[in-house]
Amino acid sequence: MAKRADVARLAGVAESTVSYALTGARPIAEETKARIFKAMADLDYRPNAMAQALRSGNSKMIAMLFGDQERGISDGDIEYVLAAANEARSLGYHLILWPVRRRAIEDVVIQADSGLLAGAILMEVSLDDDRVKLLKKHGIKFSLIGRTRDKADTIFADRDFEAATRLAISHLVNLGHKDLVFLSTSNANVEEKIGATVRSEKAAIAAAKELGASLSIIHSENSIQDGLEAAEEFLKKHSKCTGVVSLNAEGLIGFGRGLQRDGWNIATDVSIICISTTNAGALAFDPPLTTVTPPASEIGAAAARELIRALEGQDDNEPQKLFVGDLVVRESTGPARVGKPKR
Amino acid sequence: MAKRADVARLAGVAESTVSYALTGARPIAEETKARIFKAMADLDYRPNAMAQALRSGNSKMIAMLFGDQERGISDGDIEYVLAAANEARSLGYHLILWPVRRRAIEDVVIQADSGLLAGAILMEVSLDDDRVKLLKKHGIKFSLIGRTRDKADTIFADRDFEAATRLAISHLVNLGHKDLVFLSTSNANVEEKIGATVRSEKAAIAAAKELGASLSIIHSENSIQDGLEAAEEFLKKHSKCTGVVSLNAEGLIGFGRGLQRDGWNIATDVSIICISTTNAGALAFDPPLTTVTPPASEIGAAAARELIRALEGQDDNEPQKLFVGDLVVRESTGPARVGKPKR
DNA sequence: GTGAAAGCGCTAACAA
DNA sequence: TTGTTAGCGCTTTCAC
Repeated sequence: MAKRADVARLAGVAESTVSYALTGARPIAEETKARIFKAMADLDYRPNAMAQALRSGNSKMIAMLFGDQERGISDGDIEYVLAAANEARSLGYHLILWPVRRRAIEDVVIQADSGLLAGAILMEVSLDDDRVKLLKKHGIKFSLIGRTRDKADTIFADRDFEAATRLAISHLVNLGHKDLVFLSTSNANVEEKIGATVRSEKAAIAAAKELGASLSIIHSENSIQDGLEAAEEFLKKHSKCTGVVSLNAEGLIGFGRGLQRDGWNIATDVSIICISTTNAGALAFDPPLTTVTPPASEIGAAAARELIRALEGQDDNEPQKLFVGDLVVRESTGPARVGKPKR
Repeated sequence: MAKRADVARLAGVAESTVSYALTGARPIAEETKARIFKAMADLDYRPNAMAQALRSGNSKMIAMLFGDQERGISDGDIEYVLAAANEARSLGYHLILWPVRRRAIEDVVIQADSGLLAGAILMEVSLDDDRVKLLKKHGIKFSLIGRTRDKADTIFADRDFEAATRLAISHLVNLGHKDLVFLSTSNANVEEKIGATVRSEKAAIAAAKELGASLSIIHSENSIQDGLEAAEEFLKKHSKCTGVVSLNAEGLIGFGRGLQRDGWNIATDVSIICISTTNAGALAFDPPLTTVTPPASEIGAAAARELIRALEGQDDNEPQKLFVGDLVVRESTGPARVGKPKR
């Protein structure tokens, strides 16, 4: 592989002149520049990335810290990751996929100190995430997909759960629903609680109140089996409800199945809207789910973009950004039933 | 950040001695070694990865070339990727996630020439994949998840589709099924045909013949809607069949739904087994699907491991490896019905 | 407008 | 058993 010196020799200039021609950091005579680029083309020259990284102290590598089945891997996760990878690449950076258990973050610190990593993106952030504290302490630049309770000096891209939840609830209320259930995720592990749960629940309560609907919350782990159990709870205690908003995508599969097995017709007996499933997931549901779709690609891209901007010291940035997602009406919601479910 | 020279100074030795203490490439007096490690600990020293990469000519970076929604992103894909990332990390390498359209592979060649990439892993390999030819031509080391028709000098980890398909068919035959349908993926684009389709179809035909069952093939795009259409085709032309083997995970969702809407009971009227869905996907099906589960983690890990072995010039390797996957009997298969479906 | 040279941090050939 | 030194390929200060 040709190097700078080869190009310089062939073009009859100094090595540094080649560098300057490339960066444009100082004026070069047009004629010289042409000779240099000709030489580069002839030699099929590629700047050596590792030499640049060493010299500049910037590896242009970003670690995407991918939490290790704490909540299980959701099929939507890949969307965040791919979007971040794409955005990074289009800005000249590279995304290293880094599966890491919550407690194994020290590794990342070590690799950052070794100059391998320019920064990191964290997923599945809990409200008081120890990892965030650790990264801050070590001066490692990072951005979050999600956000912590304390937002000071933090770069993040997250869902606007308040707005998304309100959007879902008002969709149901507009259809005449007055008695609602919010199917939430588990609240077993309060310490590690993911912001999504806390924020959505609060927003659901507030929106229902404001819009004049009643709202009960059912907690369920993010699994089909637990969703089936949630359905039992619904049938026992909440069967006068006509509308369900779900934050729990996996659980909702079981939940819907539980109601259907009891003879309920989704849409006519009960309307269901989900704020946390992918479009593919919505279509796999029967009937196709009305959703407020998480804008995963936008969020992933923003997390990468804003981190990189910070790394490059740019200031035209918007380091804290929220995304709502669009209401997509499919077939699982309809006018509130009057009276008892047909079954 | 402390560097080699700092450690050397503190330990009172030459810089190279520190290097040798670290690599063990030459004997160092115990006492000297102790002093060196003490100094490293005191300084919280981390070797600089970029300097090592420049010096050694090995970036220890592997690109995972993630095909860009040609077939759509399947929720199983992340499993391959995570497993490869994990394996790479445990061998001291890093996996760069590289979303890339089939035609944009030239980028990868450029980045490999620039010393950024030590190698690459390709997914979604077609039987005569141009990308493979390009990488070979440029002398870029790679491994495949999947395999090309011409296997010479190629590192790959792939599914043993022949064995997996046979396993599925013999499961049905053992349950008394004689009339089978194979739900395949689309064969629209013959040029770019993915090995999975070709190999599974052939194997299905062979296994059915050998085991004394009849077998028809239904082609369908990998989507719910197309699966529904496949169900119509089944109801029209193949309704005497009692068993279905599917290579088409997404299509199967629609297919099953189509049969159920027509009143068929899965398991008693028709047995269904899928050889290409994740366990999560199998459980999301109603009833839970019997599967021959793709061993995605093993395949992803093997692809990374064997590539790295080749990069390091090791010879205790097994560069071409096939994985079958286990038969997991759930609730979608049962004894062949006698006579017409109950409905 | 251009060139010379030092140095990023590490490694390995050579020397002792 | 240990030290000296050149150099991986690039950037940037200093000099003209």
